[in-house]
Amino acid sequence: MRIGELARRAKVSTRALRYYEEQGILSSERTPSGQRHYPESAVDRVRLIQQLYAAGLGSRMIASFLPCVDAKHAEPEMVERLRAERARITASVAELQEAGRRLDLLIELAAYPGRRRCPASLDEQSRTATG
Amino acid sequence: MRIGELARRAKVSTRALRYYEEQGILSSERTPSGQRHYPESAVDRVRLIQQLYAAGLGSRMIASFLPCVDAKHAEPEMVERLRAERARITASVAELQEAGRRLDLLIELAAYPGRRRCPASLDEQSRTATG
DNA sequence: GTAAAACTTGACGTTGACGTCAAAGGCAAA
DNA sequence: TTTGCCTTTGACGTCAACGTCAAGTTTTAC
Repeated sequence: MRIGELARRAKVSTRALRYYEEQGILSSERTPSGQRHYPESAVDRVRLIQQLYAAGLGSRMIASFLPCVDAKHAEPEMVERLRAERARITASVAELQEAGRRLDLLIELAAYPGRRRCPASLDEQSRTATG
Repeated sequence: MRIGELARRAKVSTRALRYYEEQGILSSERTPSGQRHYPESAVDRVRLIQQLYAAGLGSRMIASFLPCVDAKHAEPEMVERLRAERARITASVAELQEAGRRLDLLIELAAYPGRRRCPASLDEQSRTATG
């Protein structure tokens, strides 16, 4: 398929697809006239790329990981980097969840100002005593 | 306390603190000579700000939320915005977790190429049948 | 009293993942 | 063949949360 169809199906812009190619994380065949052609698998590949971006990985990191995805193999050093990124994601999930709890608390207080049962302030950490 | 101490205690740069003030999300008293002075509570406030940044909120959004944190009250419209952000965070946690699972799978395959028991490819969504 | 450390404002630089033209060429339908 | 959409490369623009440098002032330490 050509770039426009891939863009629609993967729900990204054509600009993004060209950018991915520029960054070495998405390849394409070229017709004699120079137009890009992609296989069906490119749709899933682009979705994977988007997911990794959403997980906070940069282009370089993704570029270094994708070959392992295809080879289903990696050197120990690479495995370590994978684990490190995995840990980063875990930490970042925890941060997000805590921010979520804080927002929940705020919503509860803000929406139902009369019913406040929880004595904890939003400015204080309810589970740690060390200011 | 002055800006340097707050920066150390909240683990951000002084530049960041001045930036927050510029964005209207952190206030300070000024000594006659113009130096900023912060109360103890500023440490927690900065941590809250950082958490909201980490949760993907921008300065404007944070600026609009903080007054509610202090007032412990918000107009219905604001409560809706809070809920919307909360939903965004929930979605983003789910995304992160899925990326995490994909990385786990990749690590498993890459680190122990002999033991592959799982037939699912990393390019395919194991829980959805619609390619 | 003096030197070092901390502080001030101002302003330009950085980074990443694209957006947005612009000018030109490619391709299927009528 | 013409119409009209699709695609190409190139290059500048954007936005946010700061980093960094400059040049001057204030506070602290000795």
